[in-house]
Amino acid sequence: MKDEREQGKAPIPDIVIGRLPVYLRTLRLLADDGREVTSSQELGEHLGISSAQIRKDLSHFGEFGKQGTGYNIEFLCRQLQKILNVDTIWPVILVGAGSLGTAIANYQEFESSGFRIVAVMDEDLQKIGQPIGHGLRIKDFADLNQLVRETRVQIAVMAVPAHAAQRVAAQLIEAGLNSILCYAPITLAVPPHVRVEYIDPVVHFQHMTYYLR
Amino acid sequence: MKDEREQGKAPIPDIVIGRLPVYLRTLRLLADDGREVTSSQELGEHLGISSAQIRKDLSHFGEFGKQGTGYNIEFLCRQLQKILNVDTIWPVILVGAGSLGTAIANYQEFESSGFRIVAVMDEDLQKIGQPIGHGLRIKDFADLNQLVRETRVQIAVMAVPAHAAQRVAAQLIEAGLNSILCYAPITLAVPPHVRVEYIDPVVHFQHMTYYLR
DNA sequence: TAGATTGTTAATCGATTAACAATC
DNA sequence: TAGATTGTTAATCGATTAACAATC
Repeated sequence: MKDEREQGKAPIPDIVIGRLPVYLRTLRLLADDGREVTSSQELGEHLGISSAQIRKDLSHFGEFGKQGTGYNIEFLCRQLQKILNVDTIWPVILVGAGSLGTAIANYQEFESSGFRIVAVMDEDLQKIGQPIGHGLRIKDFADLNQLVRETRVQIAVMAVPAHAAQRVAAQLIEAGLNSILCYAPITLAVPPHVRVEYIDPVVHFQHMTYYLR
Repeated sequence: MKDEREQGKAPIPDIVIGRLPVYLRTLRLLADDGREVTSSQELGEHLGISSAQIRKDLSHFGEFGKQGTGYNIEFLCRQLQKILNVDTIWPVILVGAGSLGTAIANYQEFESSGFRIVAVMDEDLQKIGQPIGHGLRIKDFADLNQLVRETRVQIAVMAVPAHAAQRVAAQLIEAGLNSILCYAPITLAVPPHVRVEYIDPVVHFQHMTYYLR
């Protein structure tokens, strides 16, 4: 079965979904190396997890391997891309054109991974109109609604200061977005239909220092 | 008991440790709002998790609340800072002075959270000597060993291209570092005594698109 | 005191792993 | 065929939650 959601079955655990992008990333590196097949054992060693977990995770979605030989890397990549819905390019808007926003706008990996930053927005009138990223110009965040209507974008990245983040998120959601990647160090209050993921380097640092002396 | 590790008890689950920085971040926002006490219920609502989980997590480390009233915010912040070892400032070195490295060097939140970027290093001779961040100049990554000896730094942030990441990590570990925050989209192979955390926006995006149509 | 909330226990729930028949 | 590796089952392991006595 390809997708249990369509059959009234138990949903696939979110923790499993969260590992698939890492599998995909690893498989693409192997493919870049010229490799054609791999095994759950090899993948597990690369990633520091058990081969059983990889096989179990994949088994939620179908049968992608061959007993005795393993997985065809190109094939499994394509399957994972389909499962994750990254076999098309998703438009993304970036809010915040400071130092971090500029770095995100310049980041090369999005396009090959299923994402394209179609607009960078900011509230600072000094910044509006300035070039940023690959052939973009910073737009006025006040024009958000129009942009969402034109591009049908569902995903935003927020690279704004913590004090502005909740307000910006509310405006994004009001405009119709449902997926937010938030770099501001704050937990956003959002309605249930909106998914937020967070990136906060301090959280990672503080996690690491627990184990340091 | 303050720290079960010192008593031969079962170690505290890593997943619990991972939540503490988020609790701390939230408490500090409440403190900034002028709030003096909070409850596990209020915290849980802020974070979208159960109050029972918060109480259970904290109970691994001691008793920090008062029945009937809840938690003194300032007190709990200080306790969490002690538990996470961020009641002092940790030196951090940043490797990679590209667009992302520059954004990280400029980031304001580190200092107030227990971290100070003491050096930014790169291999690009064009960049070495250029100013970056708050009063720093880009140093030659070839001088890594000397820098580690001088600063006794244990933590590095890697903002280097994926193709350089494994080699850079190996050099950092060889120089004596044991904690790495890796922004490159690759899983690093490291010895068991080294802890690596990863930040990859693509992984978050692809996780979100699974739920989109 | 009455109301609120903690810290903790035990039950529930869910995720990981070990093992192995199937089969390439 | 013999060796390797899958997909799956059942057991184990661990995390979360509900409930409540303790007590502020």
